[in-house]
Amino acid sequence: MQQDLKSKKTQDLILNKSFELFYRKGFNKTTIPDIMKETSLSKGAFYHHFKNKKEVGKKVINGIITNRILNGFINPLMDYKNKNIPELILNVFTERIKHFSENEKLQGCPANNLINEIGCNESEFRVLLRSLMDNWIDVLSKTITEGVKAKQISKNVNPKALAICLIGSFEGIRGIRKIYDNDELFNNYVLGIRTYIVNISI
Amino acid sequence: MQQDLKSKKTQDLILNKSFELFYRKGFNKTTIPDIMKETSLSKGAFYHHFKNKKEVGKKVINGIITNRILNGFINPLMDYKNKNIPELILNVFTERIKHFSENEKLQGCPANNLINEIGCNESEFRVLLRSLMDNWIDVLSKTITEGVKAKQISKNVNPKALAICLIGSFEGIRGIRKIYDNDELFNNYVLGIRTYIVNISI
DNA sequence: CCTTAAACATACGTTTTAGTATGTTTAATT
DNA sequence: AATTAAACATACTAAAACGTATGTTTAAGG
Repeated sequence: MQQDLKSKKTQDLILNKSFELFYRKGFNKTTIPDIMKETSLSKGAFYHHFKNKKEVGKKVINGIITNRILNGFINPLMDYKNKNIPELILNVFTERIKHFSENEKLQGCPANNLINEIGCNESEFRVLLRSLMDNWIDVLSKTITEGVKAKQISKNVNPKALAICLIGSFEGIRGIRKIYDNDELFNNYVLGIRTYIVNISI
Repeated sequence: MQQDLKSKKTQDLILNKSFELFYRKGFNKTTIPDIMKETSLSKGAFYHHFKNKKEVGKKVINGIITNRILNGFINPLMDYKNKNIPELILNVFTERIKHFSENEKLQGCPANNLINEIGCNESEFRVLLRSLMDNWIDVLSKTITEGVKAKQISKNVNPKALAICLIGSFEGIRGIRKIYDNDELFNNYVLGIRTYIVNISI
Protein backbone atom coordinates (compact mmCIF):
# COMPACT_ATOMS: atom_id res chain seq x y z
CA MET A 1 0.00 0.00 0.00
CA GLN A 2 2.87 2.31 0.77
CA GLN A 3 4.26 1.52 -2.64
CA ASP A 4 1.19 3.00 -4.24
CA LEU A 5 1.86 6.21 -2.40
CA LYS A 6 5.44 6.34 -3.57
CA SER A 7 4.38 5.68 -7.13
CA LYS A 8 1.80 8.43 -6.96
CA LYS A 9 4.36 10.77 -5.48
CA THR A 10 6.94 10.29 -8.23
CA GLN A 11 4.26 10.51 -10.88
CA ASP A 12 3.16 13.82 -9.42
CA LEU A 13 6.76 14.98 -9.28
CA ILE A 14 7.24 14.17 -12.95
CA LEU A 15 3.94 15.83 -13.86
CA ASN A 16 4.73 18.97 -11.88
CA LYS A 17 8.18 19.37 -13.36
CA SER A 18 6.76 18.65 -16.79
CA PHE A 19 4.19 21.37 -16.34
CA GLU A 20 6.83 23.86 -15.30
CA LEU A 21 8.96 23.06 -18.33
CA PHE A 22 6.03 23.04 -20.75
CA TYR A 23 5.07 26.41 -19.33
CA ARG A 24 8.55 27.84 -19.49
CA LYS A 25 9.92 26.35 -22.71
CA GLY A 26 6.85 25.12 -24.51
CA PHE A 27 5.73 21.54 -25.03
CA ASN A 28 7.74 20.82 -28.14
CA LYS A 29 10.97 22.28 -26.82
CA THR A 30 10.76 20.21 -23.65
CA THR A 31 12.50 16.83 -23.86
CA ILE A 32 12.22 13.85 -21.57
CA PRO A 33 15.85 14.26 -20.47
CA ASP A 34 14.92 17.87 -19.61
CA ILE A 35 12.09 16.69 -17.41
CA MET A 36 14.03 13.97 -15.66
CA LYS A 37 16.94 16.27 -14.97
CA GLU A 38 14.52 18.46 -13.03
CA THR A 39 13.23 15.51 -11.05
CA SER A 40 16.74 14.16 -10.39
CA LEU A 41 15.44 10.79 -11.43
CA SER A 42 16.46 8.62 -14.34
CA LYS A 43 14.95 7.98 -17.71
CA GLY A 44 14.01 4.52 -16.51
CA ALA A 45 11.73 6.10 -13.94
CA PHE A 46 9.98 8.09 -16.62
CA TYR A 47 9.20 5.14 -18.84
CA HIS A 48 8.22 3.06 -15.85
CA HIS A 49 5.42 5.48 -15.00
CA PHE A 50 4.47 6.90 -18.39
CA LYS A 51 4.22 5.74 -21.96
CA ASN A 52 5.67 8.85 -23.56
CA LYS A 53 5.65 12.65 -23.48
CA LYS A 54 2.22 12.83 -25.06
CA GLU A 55 0.68 10.90 -22.19
CA VAL A 56 2.33 13.28 -19.74
CA GLY A 57 0.99 16.19 -21.77
CA LYS A 58 -2.56 14.89 -21.57
CA LYS A 59 -2.30 14.35 -17.82
CA VAL A 60 -0.81 17.82 -17.32
CA ILE A 61 -3.70 19.36 -19.22
CA ASN A 62 -6.35 17.34 -17.43
CA GLY A 63 -4.75 17.87 -14.03
CA ILE A 64 -2.57 20.86 -13.34
CA ILE A 65 -3.69 23.16 -16.13
CA THR A 66 -7.40 22.44 -15.72
CA ASN A 67 -7.16 22.97 -11.98
CA ARG A 68 -5.40 26.28 -12.43
CA ILE A 69 -8.17 27.58 -14.65
CA LEU A 70 -10.84 26.13 -12.39
CA ASN A 71 -9.42 27.61 -9.21
CA GLY A 72 -8.36 30.90 -10.68
CA PHE A 73 -11.08 31.78 -13.16
CA ILE A 74 -14.05 29.42 -13.22
CA ASN A 75 -14.89 28.68 -9.59
CA PRO A 76 -14.74 32.36 -8.58
CA LEU A 77 -17.50 33.00 -11.12
CA MET A 78 -19.77 30.43 -9.54
CA ASP A 79 -20.59 32.02 -6.24
CA TYR A 80 -22.36 35.11 -7.50
CA LYS A 81 -25.09 35.10 -4.89
CA ASN A 82 -25.42 38.39 -3.03
CA LYS A 83 -22.78 39.88 -5.27
CA ASN A 84 -22.90 42.53 -7.94
CA ILE A 85 -22.21 40.50 -11.02
CA PRO A 86 -20.56 43.15 -13.21
CA GLU A 87 -18.27 43.83 -10.29
CA LEU A 88 -17.55 40.13 -9.85
CA ILE A 89 -16.66 39.75 -13.51
CA LEU A 90 -14.49 42.83 -13.44
CA ASN A 91 -12.78 41.45 -10.41
CA VAL A 92 -12.05 38.07 -11.96
CA PHE A 93 -10.82 39.46 -15.26
CA THR A 94 -9.01 42.63 -14.30
CA GLU A 95 -8.14 42.69 -10.59
CA ARG A 96 -6.58 39.28 -10.75
CA ILE A 97 -4.30 40.21 -13.62
CA LYS A 98 -2.68 42.94 -11.56
CA HIS A 99 -1.34 40.46 -9.06
CA PHE A 100 0.25 38.05 -11.45
CA SER A 101 3.82 37.05 -10.68
CA GLU A 102 6.58 38.10 -13.02
CA ASN A 103 6.64 34.56 -14.39
CA GLU A 104 2.95 34.55 -15.10
CA LYS A 105 3.35 37.83 -16.92
CA LEU A 106 6.24 36.68 -19.08
CA GLN A 107 5.06 33.14 -19.68
CA GLY A 108 1.41 33.82 -20.36
CA CYS A 109 -1.40 31.37 -19.77
CA PRO A 110 -0.38 27.69 -19.80
CA ALA A 111 -3.62 26.66 -21.48
CA ASN A 112 -3.46 29.37 -24.11
CA ASN A 113 0.19 28.62 -24.78
CA LEU A 114 -0.65 25.01 -25.50
CA ILE A 115 -3.65 25.94 -27.61
CA ASN A 116 -1.51 28.17 -29.77
CA GLU A 117 1.50 25.91 -29.91
CA ILE A 118 -0.16 22.65 -30.82
CA GLY A 119 -3.84 23.52 -31.07
CA CYS A 120 -4.54 22.23 -34.52
CA ASN A 121 -1.97 19.44 -34.63
CA GLU A 122 -2.76 17.09 -31.76
CA SER A 123 -6.35 15.98 -31.78
CA GLU A 124 -6.19 14.47 -28.29
CA PHE A 125 -4.85 17.67 -26.74
CA ARG A 126 -7.39 19.58 -28.76
CA VAL A 127 -10.31 17.68 -27.27
CA LEU A 128 -9.08 18.16 -23.70
CA LEU A 129 -8.38 21.85 -24.15
CA ARG A 130 -11.71 22.33 -25.86
CA SER A 131 -13.72 20.86 -23.02
CA LEU A 132 -11.77 23.05 -20.63
CA MET A 133 -12.64 26.15 -22.65
CA ASP A 134 -16.21 24.98 -23.15
CA ASN A 135 -16.63 24.72 -19.42
CA TRP A 136 -15.16 28.16 -18.85
CA ILE A 137 -17.35 29.74 -21.50
CA ASP A 138 -20.38 27.95 -20.14
CA VAL A 139 -19.90 29.02 -16.53
CA LEU A 140 -19.19 32.61 -17.48
CA SER A 141 -22.21 32.69 -19.78
CA LYS A 142 -24.42 31.48 -16.97
CA THR A 143 -23.04 34.05 -14.57
CA ILE A 144 -23.75 36.79 -17.10
CA THR A 145 -27.24 35.42 -17.62
CA GLU A 146 -27.81 35.71 -13.89
CA GLY A 147 -26.60 39.28 -14.10
CA VAL A 148 -29.18 40.00 -16.77
CA LYS A 149 -31.89 38.31 -14.73
CA ALA A 150 -30.90 40.36 -11.70
CA LYS A 151 -31.17 43.50 -13.84
CA GLN A 152 -27.54 44.32 -13.25
CA ILE A 153 -26.64 43.84 -16.91
CA SER A 154 -28.47 45.19 -19.95
CA LYS A 155 -30.95 42.88 -21.64
CA ASN A 156 -29.32 43.70 -24.97
CA VAL A 157 -26.28 41.69 -24.01
CA ASN A 158 -25.86 38.21 -25.44
CA PRO A 159 -24.32 36.30 -22.53
CA LYS A 160 -22.33 33.81 -24.55
CA ALA A 161 -21.02 36.50 -26.88
CA LEU A 162 -19.87 38.57 -23.94
CA ALA A 163 -18.35 35.53 -22.27
CA ILE A 164 -16.38 34.68 -25.39
CA CYS A 165 -15.19 38.24 -25.82
CA LEU A 166 -14.04 38.42 -22.22
CA ILE A 167 -12.20 35.13 -22.28
CA GLY A 168 -10.79 35.77 -25.73
CA SER A 169 -9.47 39.20 -24.87
CA PHE A 170 -8.07 37.91 -21.60
CA GLU A 171 -6.15 35.12 -23.28
CA GLY A 172 -5.10 37.31 -26.17
CA ILE A 173 -3.69 39.93 -23.86
CA ARG A 174 -1.90 37.37 -21.73
CA GLY A 175 -0.27 36.14 -24.91
CA ILE A 176 0.76 39.52 -26.25
CA ARG A 177 2.05 40.53 -22.83
CA LYS A 178 4.76 37.93 -23.26
CA ILE A 179 6.67 40.13 -25.67
CA TYR A 180 6.55 43.19 -23.40
CA ASP A 181 8.51 43.97 -20.27
CA ASN A 182 6.11 46.30 -18.51
CA ASP A 183 2.50 46.49 -17.44
CA GLU A 184 1.25 49.10 -19.87
CA LEU A 185 -0.57 46.50 -21.93
CA PHE A 186 -2.30 45.04 -18.87
CA ASN A 187 -3.24 48.49 -17.59
CA ASN A 188 -4.81 49.46 -20.89
CA TYR A 189 -6.59 46.14 -21.11
CA VAL A 190 -8.09 46.72 -17.67
CA LEU A 191 -9.24 50.16 -18.73
CA GLY A 192 -10.81 48.93 -21.94
CA ILE A 193 -12.66 46.06 -20.32
CA ARG A 194 -13.87 48.31 -17.53
CA THR A 195 -15.37 50.62 -20.14
CA TYR A 196 -17.12 47.70 -21.79
CA ILE A 197 -18.53 46.36 -18.53
CA VAL A 198 -19.60 49.78 -17.31
CA ASN A 199 -21.42 50.44 -20.57
CA ILE A 200 -23.52 47.28 -20.32
CA SER A 201 -24.18 47.59 -16.59
CA ILE A 202 -27.41 48.97 -15.23
CA MET B 1 23.05 40.49 -62.44
CA GLN B 2 20.85 37.56 -63.38
CA GLN B 3 22.54 35.55 -60.67
CA ASP B 4 21.28 38.00 -58.07
CA LEU B 5 17.77 37.40 -59.31
CA LYS B 6 18.14 33.66 -59.02
CA SER B 7 19.55 34.00 -55.54
CA LYS B 8 16.69 36.22 -54.50
CA LYS B 9 14.22 33.79 -56.00
CA THR B 10 15.48 30.76 -54.10
CA GLN B 11 15.74 32.77 -50.91
CA ASP B 12 12.12 33.78 -51.32
CA LEU B 13 11.16 30.19 -52.06
CA ILE B 14 12.84 29.02 -48.87
CA LEU B 15 11.26 31.84 -46.87
CA ASN B 16 7.80 31.16 -48.25
CA LYS B 17 7.97 27.45 -47.58
CA SER B 18 9.39 28.16 -44.14
CA PHE B 19 6.49 30.46 -43.39
CA GLU B 20 3.99 27.83 -44.46
CA LEU B 21 5.61 25.21 -42.25
CA PHE B 22 6.02 27.53 -39.27
CA TYR B 23 2.34 28.39 -39.67
CA ARG B 24 1.21 24.80 -40.03
CA LYS B 25 3.49 22.96 -37.62
CA GLY B 26 4.94 25.70 -35.46
CA PHE B 27 8.47 27.06 -35.48
CA ASN B 28 10.00 24.50 -33.16
CA LYS B 29 8.49 21.50 -34.87
CA THR B 30 9.74 22.62 -38.26
CA THR B 31 13.16 21.26 -39.21
CA ILE B 32 15.49 22.38 -41.95
CA PRO B 33 15.04 19.05 -43.77
CA ASP B 34 11.28 19.73 -43.57
CA ILE B 35 11.74 23.07 -45.25
CA MET B 36 14.07 21.86 -47.95
CA LYS B 37 11.83 18.94 -48.79
CA GLU B 38 9.12 21.47 -49.58
CA THR B 39 11.44 23.48 -51.81
CA SER B 40 12.79 20.36 -53.56
CA LEU B 41 16.23 21.79 -52.98
CA SER B 42 19.09 20.38 -50.95
CA LYS B 43 20.39 21.20 -47.52
CA GLY B 44 23.41 22.75 -49.19
CA ALA B 45 21.16 25.34 -50.75
CA PHE B 46 19.75 26.25 -47.36
CA TYR B 47 23.10 26.83 -45.71
CA HIS B 48 24.35 28.64 -48.76
CA HIS B 49 21.66 31.27 -48.39
CA PHE B 50 21.03 31.32 -44.64
CA LYS B 51 22.99 30.93 -41.46
CA ASN B 52 20.42 28.83 -39.60
CA LYS B 53 16.72 28.46 -38.84
CA LYS B 54 16.72 31.41 -36.50
CA GLU B 55 17.83 33.75 -39.28
CA VAL B 56 15.03 32.42 -41.46
CA GLY B 57 12.62 32.96 -38.59
CA LYS B 58 13.63 36.59 -38.23
CA LYS B 59 13.27 37.20 -41.97
CA VAL B 60 9.90 35.48 -42.04
CA ILE B 61 8.68 37.71 -39.23
CA ASN B 62 10.06 40.88 -40.74
CA GLY B 63 8.85 40.01 -44.21
CA ILE B 64 5.89 37.73 -44.74
CA ILE B 65 4.25 37.96 -41.34
CA THR B 66 4.66 41.71 -41.01
CA ASN B 67 3.25 42.23 -44.48
CA ARG B 68 0.25 40.07 -43.77
CA ILE B 69 -0.64 42.12 -40.72
CA LEU B 70 0.07 45.37 -42.54
CA ASN B 71 -2.04 44.52 -45.57
CA GLY B 72 -4.82 42.82 -43.69
CA PHE B 73 -5.22 44.81 -40.53
CA ILE B 74 -3.11 47.95 -40.28
CA ASN B 75 -3.31 49.63 -43.67
CA PRO B 76 -7.10 49.30 -43.88
CA LEU B 77 -7.26 51.36 -40.69
CA MET B 78 -5.26 54.18 -42.20
CA ASP B 79 -7.65 55.51 -44.78
CA TYR B 80 -10.42 56.61 -42.51
CA LYS B 81 -11.19 59.85 -44.33
CA ASN B 82 -14.84 60.21 -45.31
CA LYS B 83 -15.62 57.01 -43.49
CA ASN B 84 -17.56 56.25 -40.36
CA ILE B 85 -14.81 55.13 -38.05
CA PRO B 86 -16.77 52.77 -35.78
CA GLU B 87 -17.99 51.11 -38.95
CA LEU B 88 -14.47 50.92 -40.34
CA ILE B 89 -13.17 49.29 -37.16
CA LEU B 90 -16.05 46.87 -37.06
CA ASN B 91 -15.34 46.01 -40.64
CA VAL B 92 -11.66 45.34 -40.07
CA PHE B 93 -12.16 43.28 -36.93
CA THR B 94 -15.35 41.38 -37.59
CA GLU B 95 -16.23 41.34 -41.29
CA ARG B 96 -12.79 40.15 -42.25
CA ILE B 97 -12.90 37.22 -39.88
CA LYS B 98 -15.93 35.80 -41.63
CA HIS B 99 -14.05 35.31 -44.86
CA PHE B 100 -11.06 33.50 -43.48
CA SER B 101 -10.07 30.33 -45.26
CA GLU B 102 -10.38 27.01 -43.46
CA ASN B 103 -6.62 27.04 -42.96
CA GLU B 104 -6.66 30.48 -41.42
CA LYS B 105 -9.38 29.34 -39.07
CA LEU B 106 -7.59 26.20 -37.96
CA GLN B 107 -4.09 27.59 -37.89
CA GLY B 108 -4.81 30.91 -36.23
CA CYS B 109 -2.71 34.04 -36.65
CA PRO B 110 0.92 33.46 -37.66
CA ALA B 111 2.12 36.35 -35.53
CA ASN B 112 0.13 35.32 -32.49
CA ASN B 113 1.22 31.71 -32.87
CA LEU B 114 4.84 32.77 -32.78
CA ILE B 115 4.26 35.12 -29.86
CA ASN B 116 2.73 32.34 -27.86
CA GLU B 117 5.13 29.63 -28.92
CA ILE B 118 8.41 31.39 -28.37
CA GLY B 119 7.43 34.83 -27.10
CA CYS B 120 9.44 34.91 -23.94
CA ASN B 121 12.30 32.68 -25.03
CA GLU B 122 13.88 34.34 -28.06
CA SER B 123 14.75 37.94 -27.43
CA GLU B 124 15.41 38.71 -31.09
CA PHE B 125 12.01 37.38 -32.20
CA ARG B 126 10.51 39.20 -29.27
CA VAL B 127 11.82 42.57 -30.41
CA LEU B 128 10.58 42.09 -33.96
CA LEU B 129 7.15 40.91 -32.91
CA ARG B 130 6.90 43.72 -30.40
CA SER B 131 7.54 46.44 -32.94
CA LEU B 132 4.95 44.84 -35.18
CA MET B 133 2.39 44.89 -32.40
CA ASP B 134 3.43 48.39 -31.33
CA ASN B 135 2.77 49.63 -34.82
CA TRP B 136 -0.61 47.94 -34.97
CA ILE B 137 -1.64 49.33 -31.59
CA ASP B 138 -0.41 52.76 -32.57
CA VAL B 139 -2.26 52.96 -35.86
CA LEU B 140 -5.48 51.67 -34.35
CA SER B 141 -5.19 54.10 -31.44
CA LYS B 142 -4.79 56.98 -33.84
CA THR B 143 -7.78 55.89 -35.88
CA ILE B 144 -9.87 55.72 -32.73
CA THR B 145 -8.61 59.15 -31.71
CA GLU B 146 -9.82 60.47 -35.04
CA GLY B 147 -13.17 58.87 -34.35
CA VAL B 148 -13.38 60.70 -31.06
CA LYS B 149 -12.38 63.97 -32.72
CA ALA B 150 -15.03 63.44 -35.38
CA LYS B 151 -17.57 62.90 -32.59
CA GLN B 152 -18.31 59.40 -33.85
CA ILE B 153 -16.91 57.79 -30.69
CA SER B 154 -17.61 58.75 -27.09
CA LYS B 155 -15.13 61.06 -25.40
CA ASN B 156 -15.03 58.66 -22.46
CA VAL B 157 -13.13 56.14 -24.53
CA ASN B 158 -9.40 55.80 -24.02
CA PRO B 159 -8.16 55.14 -27.57
CA LYS B 160 -5.14 53.06 -26.65
CA ALA B 161 -7.14 50.99 -24.17
CA LEU B 162 -9.78 50.28 -26.79
CA ALA B 163 -7.12 49.49 -29.37
CA ILE B 164 -5.45 47.01 -27.07
CA CYS B 165 -8.75 45.36 -26.18
CA LEU B 166 -9.70 45.02 -29.82
CA ILE B 167 -6.39 43.58 -30.91
CA GLY B 168 -6.11 41.39 -27.82
CA SER B 169 -9.55 39.92 -28.22
CA PHE B 170 -9.02 39.40 -31.92
CA GLU B 171 -5.80 37.49 -31.39
CA GLY B 172 -7.18 35.61 -28.42
CA ILE B 173 -10.17 34.44 -30.38
CA ARG B 174 -8.09 33.44 -33.36
CA GLY B 175 -6.06 31.31 -31.01
CA ILE B 176 -8.97 29.65 -29.25
CA ARG B 177 -10.67 29.04 -32.58
CA LYS B 178 -7.90 26.58 -33.38
CA ILE B 179 -9.36 23.97 -31.06
CA TYR B 180 -12.86 24.23 -32.52
CA ASP B 181 -14.26 22.92 -35.78
CA ASN B 182 -17.06 25.38 -36.39
CA ASP B 183 -17.71 29.11 -36.51
CA GLU B 184 -19.74 29.50 -33.33
CA LEU B 185 -16.82 31.10 -31.53
CA PHE B 186 -16.23 33.61 -34.32
CA ASN B 187 -19.93 34.42 -34.57
CA ASN B 188 -20.19 35.12 -30.87
CA TYR B 189 -17.01 37.17 -30.96
CA VAL B 190 -18.47 39.31 -33.74
CA LEU B 191 -21.64 39.81 -31.71
CA GLY B 192 -19.76 40.77 -28.57
CA ILE B 193 -17.46 43.23 -30.29
CA ARG B 194 -20.38 44.78 -32.16
CA THR B 195 -22.08 45.40 -28.83
CA TYR B 196 -18.95 47.06 -27.50
CA ILE B 197 -18.51 49.29 -30.53
CA VAL B 198 -22.17 50.22 -30.71
CA ASN B 199 -22.14 51.20 -27.03
CA ILE B 200 -19.28 53.64 -27.46
CA SER B 201 -20.49 55.06 -30.76
CA ILE B 202 -22.33 58.32 -30.98
C1' DC C 1 13.27 -15.16 6.02
C1' DC C 2 12.39 -15.80 1.31
C1' DT C 3 10.11 -14.85 -2.84
C1' DT C 4 8.43 -11.67 -5.96
C1' DA C 5 7.20 -7.64 -8.03
C1' DA C 6 7.43 -2.83 -8.19
C1' DA C 7 10.53 1.21 -8.42
C1' DC C 8 13.94 2.74 -10.19
C1' DA C 9 19.11 3.06 -12.66
C1' DT C 10 22.24 2.10 -16.50
C1' DA C 11 23.48 1.02 -20.93
C1' DC C 12 22.55 0.59 -25.48
C1' DG C 13 20.59 0.83 -30.34
C1' DT C 14 18.30 3.65 -33.53
C1' DT C 15 16.77 7.71 -35.60
C1' DT C 16 16.88 12.46 -36.39
C1' DT C 17 18.89 16.83 -36.85
C1' DA C 18 22.21 20.55 -37.09
C1' DG C 19 25.98 21.88 -39.24
C1' DT C 20 30.24 21.21 -42.21
C1' DA C 21 33.08 19.97 -45.89
C1' DT C 22 33.66 18.98 -50.26
C1' DG C 23 32.22 18.11 -54.84
C1' DT C 24 29.75 19.62 -59.19
C1' DT C 25 27.29 22.55 -62.17
C1' DT C 26 26.04 26.95 -63.92
C1' DA C 27 26.73 31.58 -65.23
C1' DA C 28 29.27 35.95 -65.29
C1' DT C 29 33.69 38.15 -66.45
C1' DT C 30 37.97 38.85 -69.02
C1' DA D 1 37.29 30.22 -74.66
C1' DA D 2 39.19 30.24 -70.08
C1' DT D 3 38.70 31.61 -65.43
C1' DT D 4 36.31 32.27 -61.44
C1' DA D 5 32.85 32.58 -58.26
C1' DA D 6 28.24 31.81 -57.15
C1' DA D 7 24.54 28.27 -56.80
C1' DC D 8 23.64 24.40 -55.63
C1' DA D 9 24.18 18.77 -54.44
C1' DT D 10 26.17 15.02 -51.78
C1' DA D 11 28.40 13.00 -48.11
C1' DC D 12 29.68 13.06 -43.68
C1' DT D 13 30.24 14.13 -38.49
C1' DA D 14 28.61 14.94 -34.06
C1' DA D 15 25.15 15.54 -30.87
C1' DA D 16 20.83 14.71 -29.00
C1' DA D 17 16.58 12.33 -28.39
C1' DC D 18 13.48 8.48 -28.19
C1' DG D 19 12.61 4.19 -26.76
C1' DT D 20 14.14 -0.44 -25.03
C1' DA D 21 16.43 -3.90 -22.57
C1' DT D 22 18.47 -5.29 -18.77
C1' DG D 23 20.35 -4.71 -14.33
C1' DT D 24 19.79 -3.42 -9.27
C1' DT D 25 17.54 -2.00 -5.22
C1' DT D 26 13.65 -1.73 -2.26
C1' DA D 27 9.55 -3.11 -0.15
C1' DA D 28 5.42 -6.08 0.28
C1' DG D 29 3.44 -10.67 1.22
C1' DG D 30 3.47 -15.55 2.42
